[in-house]
Amino acid sequence: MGRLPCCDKVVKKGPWTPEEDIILVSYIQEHGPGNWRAVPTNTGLSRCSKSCRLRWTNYLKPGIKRGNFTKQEEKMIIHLQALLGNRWAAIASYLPQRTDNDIKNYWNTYLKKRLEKFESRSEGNLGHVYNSASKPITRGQWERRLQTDINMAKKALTEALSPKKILSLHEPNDNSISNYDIGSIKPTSPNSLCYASNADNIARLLKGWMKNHSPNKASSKPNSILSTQNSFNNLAGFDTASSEGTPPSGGAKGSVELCETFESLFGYESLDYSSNSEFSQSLSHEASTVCQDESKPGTTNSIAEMPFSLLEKWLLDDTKIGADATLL
DNA sequence: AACTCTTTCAACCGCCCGGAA
DNA sequence: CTTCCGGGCGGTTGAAAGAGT
Repeated sequence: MGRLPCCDKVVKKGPWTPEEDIILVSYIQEHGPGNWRAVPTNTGLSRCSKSCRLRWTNYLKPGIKRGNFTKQEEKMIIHLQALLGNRWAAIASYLPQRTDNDIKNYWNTYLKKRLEKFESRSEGNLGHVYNSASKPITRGQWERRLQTDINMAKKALTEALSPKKILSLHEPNDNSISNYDIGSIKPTSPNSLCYASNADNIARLLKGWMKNHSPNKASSKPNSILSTQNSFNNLAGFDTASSEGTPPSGGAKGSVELCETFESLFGYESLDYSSNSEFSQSLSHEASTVCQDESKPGTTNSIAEMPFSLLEKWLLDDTKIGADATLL
């Protein structure tokens, strides 16, 4: 049985124009996201509902940060990818300002290649720890690992719930891109000027669009556009610019050698999730979701509250765990 | 300046899942 | 219980821009 197309009418494909963006944003401002099926009909956009949703979630939604991944974000992506595999949505949930698509692109275009280079250089001795790029962790592996490490997770839960730990997790930090030095690595993309938010994105689009459009044309959607102008201001309330923190040095104590090698590759120090408030805030929520989803009924979701230093250690002990898993 | 190769990333495609009917 | 539908996800594509010659 073939699946019906998500939209019955002929839909436009390809890049979104500023006009379309404005219409979509304006509509969502008014009605809120959701009921995507109705969006093309109600807005008159010749786009399929999926396309509208995607455009909103990946580009127009407030608070989205684009380009210029920070050191901290990069570390998180690498670790989470190793932990979760190519589950970009889950990974993105740890980086609230990033979309799964953005992370996926960043991984595929840059991090993966970098890791592959690293692997080939290390000839499988160290590189295999992070080789999930070529061999993503399967769901079964993930579950086995979860069970294998359940005791550690329980212990970690206790630790994580201690007030002292929680306080330390929420300490602000300074993470400027200027500190970002991954050897010869260039910024994510030549044209990925760090868009602070979607408001900026749209503002840029608008700027160019206004140049090329007469007022008459612009006024063909008077209400939408006027209200959108105001909407942008509201949307711009999300000030996401340069708010990331630089991780203080420190990080995991275990697997020092591995970390050092890895760090030398990426030019930064071992991951210290305790310094990342965003991460720590989202960790309990999302990790519990992930773990509830992924773990078998008998397992606990204690990992949800696990301090990431432990997860990291666990991750870095992959060799051992991998060997354990094969025995199961 | 012109051409080719490489890289980036926005967007599409198809599958899957959960909820409603 | 089954079917349908909307939404979400991950893999992939291809246009555009940059880099190299």
